[in-house]
Amino acid sequence: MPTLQALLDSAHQVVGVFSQPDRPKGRGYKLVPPPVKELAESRGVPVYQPVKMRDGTALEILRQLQPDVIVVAAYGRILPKEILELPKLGCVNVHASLLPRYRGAGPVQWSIIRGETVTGVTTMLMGEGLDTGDILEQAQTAIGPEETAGELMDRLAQLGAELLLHTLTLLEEGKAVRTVQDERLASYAPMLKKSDGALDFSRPAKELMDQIRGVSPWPSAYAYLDGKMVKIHKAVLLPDQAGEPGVIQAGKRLIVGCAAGSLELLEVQPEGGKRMRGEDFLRGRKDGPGKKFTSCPSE
RNA sequence: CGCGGAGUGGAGCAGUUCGGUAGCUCGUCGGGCUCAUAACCCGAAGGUCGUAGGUUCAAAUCCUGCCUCCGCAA
Repeated sequence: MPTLQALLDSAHQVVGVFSQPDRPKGRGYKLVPPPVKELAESRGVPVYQPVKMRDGTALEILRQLQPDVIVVAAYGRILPKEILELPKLGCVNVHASLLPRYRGAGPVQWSIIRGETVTGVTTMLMGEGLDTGDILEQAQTAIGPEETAGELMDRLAQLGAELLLHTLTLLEEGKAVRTVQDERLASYAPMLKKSDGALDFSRPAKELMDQIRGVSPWPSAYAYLDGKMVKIHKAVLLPDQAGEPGVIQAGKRLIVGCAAGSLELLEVQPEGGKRMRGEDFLRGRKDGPGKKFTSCPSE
């Protein structure tokens, strides 16, 4: 989104936008157009939403558009070789990690889950593999100790958009420098699954904290209490407070023991309910303290 | 018509099965205790029980429509 916004606001001419097809979303399967489509249309840029990239129609459209360069950001599709070779300046991709680390669809989330303190964005020329192309430029940024994947993603999108404009300028002027990725440093960050949000309180508090931040706002961290799911949106680390793993400690605040230290759950969401503060969650449940959070509903 | 949960003073909940005086833990306000306090004690205010109908002597509770919020799934 910010990438497209930045391109539209820049001196570059956007001749066409490709987007994922409208998808059924939310309760009741309503068909919702991607936000990118709406933005592009509001600026009068033609939007194409091919179901398949390989059946030739996409290639035909691109031939007619004759782009100097193709920019890909968070598209989630593999482009066939013919398309990659079509524009004279190549296909540029913006990726939200410091490549070659964290290749794949979930770089921001996994950077946080793994406890990284620094990340960044990379612009690259797209090659055949997944995020394996030659690096053009990179920009770094620190990850805040409380920052969630959603927040970091917003920042990196902004950063990536700025970097992209700079990279495009270099390409136009022929000053771009290509750097081959060092395969020995490569790592892979797949898209998160629902189950990546499951909390195991027998693990160290610090790691759980990183996990909670990394899976926020999607798929969101969760655990089970009395067989019902409770989402954990926000927590704070209490490194010096010991407690039995998963057990709610006595007191007004919602504090749960972990392997090393404890976590205070600040913002939770019971099944069928709204988000609420941890204290409020406890208030309506007099028998709360002493109960145990588990990682599956039947324990 | 994809499946399911939930709407009760300002917050979180109980009460609904089996209709019969609106309850709990907090918060707020007032007073007290204390060197002092987010601690403790006493007291008070604050609710069309989401909404519109229906059944009934009597509905938060049973029946029907509607609104709103949320989870799953995608």
